[in-house]
Amino acid sequence: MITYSEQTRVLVAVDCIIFGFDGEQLKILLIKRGFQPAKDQWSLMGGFVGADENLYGAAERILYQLTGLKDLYLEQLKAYGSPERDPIERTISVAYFALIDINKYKTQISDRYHAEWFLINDAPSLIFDHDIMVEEAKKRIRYKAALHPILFELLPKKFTIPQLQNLYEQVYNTKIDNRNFIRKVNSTDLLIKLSEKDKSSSKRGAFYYTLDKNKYKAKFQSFLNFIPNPEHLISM
Amino acid sequence: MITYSEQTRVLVAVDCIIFGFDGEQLKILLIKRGFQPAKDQWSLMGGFVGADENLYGAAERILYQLTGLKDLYLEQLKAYGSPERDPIERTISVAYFALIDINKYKTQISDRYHAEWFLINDAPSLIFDHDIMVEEAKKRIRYKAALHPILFELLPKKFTIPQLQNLYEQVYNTKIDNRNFIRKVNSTDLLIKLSEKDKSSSKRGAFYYTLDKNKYKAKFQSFLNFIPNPEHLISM
DNA sequence: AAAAATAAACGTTAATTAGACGTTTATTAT
DNA sequence: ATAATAAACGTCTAATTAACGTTTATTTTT
Repeated sequence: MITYSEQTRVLVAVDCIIFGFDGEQLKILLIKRGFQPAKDQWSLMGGFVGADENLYGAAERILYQLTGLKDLYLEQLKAYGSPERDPIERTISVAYFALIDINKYKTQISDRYHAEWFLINDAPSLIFDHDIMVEEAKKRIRYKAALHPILFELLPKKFTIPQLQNLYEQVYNTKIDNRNFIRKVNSTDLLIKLSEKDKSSSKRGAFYYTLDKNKYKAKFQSFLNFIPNPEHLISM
Repeated sequence: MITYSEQTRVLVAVDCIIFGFDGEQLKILLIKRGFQPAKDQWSLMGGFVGADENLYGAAERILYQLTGLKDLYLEQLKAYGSPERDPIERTISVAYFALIDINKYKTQISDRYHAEWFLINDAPSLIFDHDIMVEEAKKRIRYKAALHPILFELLPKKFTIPQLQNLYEQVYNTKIDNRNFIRKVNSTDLLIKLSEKDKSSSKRGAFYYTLDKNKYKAKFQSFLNFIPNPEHLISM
């Protein structure tokens, strides 16, 4: 019988970088740890991979435990495995990032985790290498969103073009020309215009739109261009 | 003292998808396993992560053990963690892909590994989930090479534009218009023209070029466009 | 020694796209 | 009524792209 008897086994965890948008601000969901190690410090939501779980499944479970939500946009970012990253015991962490519409999120699913949304530019510093994970996740999202329509995953069912533009402006930390932006968005043909208007943020009101799910899926891999010169904006 | 006593530990390995180019053909380096499990079958080169190694370091070591080469282009692809992926015992594998100039490679560094280069489209099927890793690595390279000059990592110090074009044609499995290709390559300003010509593949001969390392590093993150409509070619 | 063959390298053009910027419109507040 | 304002639509120029044509350097053939 063959075994790998010589080898050391290590812990494997999944950590989730959870981005959310409430229609106005881009945020990240962090937990104040009610447990050891690093009790009372802020960290990403995470957990060990169960014996019968694959990595994606573990990420889904962890996300569900915190948010009560399923079928979220969830993508593997990277595996982190520096030997000293967890001071208690060597742990490999596979980081996933998730994009969610904050309105779908109901607060305080479990009181094992005290979770809080933070503005993306005003979050506390985190344990272990979690700050690095967040930075790399931000870069990944900026990179990917420059080419593919992932940011729609952050928006509610119906949303306005100014809201969408605001989201892009926050992700890239830049001002976008609204006349060109509207034109580009419309030219993708991904949106369906509704008759209803959102009057909350202007006198004239802005029409609501909804994502055409089929076209979204079909065109997801195509290269978009909502952001001029994205390469200059990705790594900031 | 805090411990993670409840948790199961698992094996963590690194597997390398090694792409090479000999000036004419795009290849992948595989090993015929001289050891258990799956002895005598083809697989990617891999190994367990050592107690004091980080993941990237383990990948470098594994690559060095097989090829004798250091400082190669090496990038994490993804972590694979399906519970049944290794039938002997649960093992998380972190896959890395490497790009190397085959001319640098000296055969048979160690006889623990019988390694062989295979044409990218004519490789044997591999153990475990290694075929999936190779497919995903190919996609990743097609995606990345459409935007960034990574394919230069596969070329020798001096190379001709027809060679470069041939490499792109193999990666994307498509014919490229040579007049547009030359112009695009020149417009990047990444290459330095040498006075010497390669006469081996045409009567007229093609000038050798060499990569301007500084410009390469500086412009690596910019978006290139050597390939028209890459999105149609990435996932084939 | 001239002619043919051929890949390499350079050039042209038309269509499309991108980005800068101007104008109109619907609505509310004054 | 008028002013104010964000939303939405429009225009123009420059840059980029891709399709396609031409010349050139060299070797092989005659």
